[in-house]
Amino acid sequence: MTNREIGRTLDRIADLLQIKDENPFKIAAYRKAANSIYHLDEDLHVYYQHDRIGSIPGIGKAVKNLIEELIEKGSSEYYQRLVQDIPEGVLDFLRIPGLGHKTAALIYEHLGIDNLDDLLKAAQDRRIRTIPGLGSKTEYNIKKGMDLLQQSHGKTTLGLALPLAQQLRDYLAESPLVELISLVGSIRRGKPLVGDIDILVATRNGEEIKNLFRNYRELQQVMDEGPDYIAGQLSFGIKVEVIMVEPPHFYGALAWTTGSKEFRDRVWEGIEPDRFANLASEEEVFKVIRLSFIPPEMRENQGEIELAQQGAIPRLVEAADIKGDLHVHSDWSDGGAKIQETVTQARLLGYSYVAITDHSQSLGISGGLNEQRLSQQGKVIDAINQELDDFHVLKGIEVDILKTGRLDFDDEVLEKLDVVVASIHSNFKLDKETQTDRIIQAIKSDQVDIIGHLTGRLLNRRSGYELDIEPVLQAAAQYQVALEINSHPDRLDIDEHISRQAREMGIKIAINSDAHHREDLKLLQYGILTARRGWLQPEDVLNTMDYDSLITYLRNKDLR
DNA sequence: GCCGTTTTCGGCCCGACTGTTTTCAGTCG
Repeated sequence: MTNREIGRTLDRIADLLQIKDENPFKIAAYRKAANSIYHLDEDLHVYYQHDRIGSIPGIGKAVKNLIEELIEKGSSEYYQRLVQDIPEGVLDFLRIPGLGHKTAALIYEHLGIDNLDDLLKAAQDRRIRTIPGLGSKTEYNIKKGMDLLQQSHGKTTLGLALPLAQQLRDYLAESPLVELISLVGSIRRGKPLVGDIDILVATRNGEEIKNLFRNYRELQQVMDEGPDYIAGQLSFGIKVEVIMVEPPHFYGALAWTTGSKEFRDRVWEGIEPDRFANLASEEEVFKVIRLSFIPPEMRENQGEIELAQQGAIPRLVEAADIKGDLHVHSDWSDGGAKIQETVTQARLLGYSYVAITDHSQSLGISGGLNEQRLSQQGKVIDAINQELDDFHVLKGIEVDILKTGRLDFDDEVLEKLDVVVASIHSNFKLDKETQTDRIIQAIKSDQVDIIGHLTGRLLNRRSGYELDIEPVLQAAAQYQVALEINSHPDRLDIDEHISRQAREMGIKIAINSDAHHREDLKLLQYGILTARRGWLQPEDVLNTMDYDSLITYLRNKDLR
């Protein structure tokens, strides 16, 4: 079992306990343990071998035993006992926004429903409102929520799929029979939601590769196979297909299988496949079709083919361009890492600066900082900066945009900070006009440098709030406020479309991790993929600036 | 169920909004 699967089992135990209305602190304990495991930087099996599971914060004797049982047997007796009371299908109810544990329990108890299909039927048949305490709004909410689930049906976030894909690729790559290998399809293009994982292998022995695949530890089942492919399912129900080609055809197939269907249809029309044999790189494939090289993330037929015909493909931003991270939480609010740990990690990533941007006071649950704590934190940051000569910690805040559009701190407080990220964390359901005005007000506030996760969307969970993007972008352009690409793979907000539009309007973009743990700084890779899908170049991105330029930029709003 | 620089037992748990109500329970960040 992977860390992720073990963490998910603990989360599901917490959900089951919550549906059973157990002690909330016990539930919180399971959630905390799950969270610790998600943010571990090493395989739990390694902890197990060294008997160190008990040393993980939030994991005591009971959870330690449970994890050991999961590692040894692949299942847990306690979990099995819980699902005898509450069928696992009831947990799916929780994926509907606004439907929580209490409501799930009510529906199961009164109607005996234990799967989403029957739940939808019951909502359509107006049977939900027969349950005391539930009404027509809940029925409407279920129908709407099911719509959302069905829209993204079968698709997985890149954050879940990419690590699994890379693991499988690396496993196959170890075989001497694999001459060349690459991820292809939507996952190589960096799409935020992917239907499946596609891997292309160059080999002269397809049968052996299939055997290798069948023996993969994380493979749950083989679904389908043919002479030159094999498909199966990994954990979390993620589908995977391994496509095999003879080595001379690898690069032709690589280019063919990477682009979207629309891209393929246009670029490959009427070209004989034989022309791509024996090429030495993907660049050569593009030479054959008389286009300059198009980065995988752009291959969507959205104008890039025309650019390639003119030799005008932009130089997209890449990881090496990034000089720092401008949205990072610490243990001063809801983050798990000390500022010093974040600094160490940021230096490992080759950054020269990082901004500590904890939550502001009104976000109580996240331990938001009041003015006094913020100033204390500033002193700690000063002390850390004293010790560093080639790295800078910026003083920042992720200030809440209140319901009225005002910020959670007065100007005098924000003025003293190096960087101000302003974000919405409450009142998601305001009407479009009010919500739009609210954000524009924050943009105009004179203190804000970056708007964080602009639309509030959570992939596969929640659409963004009602928002009129056009006037927001106009205001951002006019007042020279940057927009964030929040790199968390559940957000990737703003998305590639808004990014591209913003770039065309001259708005700067900050690619931020919004890290809440040390390891989360690495999530920036997903934001970079989104930026590339939005055609962003290094000069469009705020945090490609070196420290001196950045500070000059931040301190002189009128020079922007 | 976890944890301990007041504690090995007794805390841990904020606040706003929404829906279903008629004064409150559930959800969520």
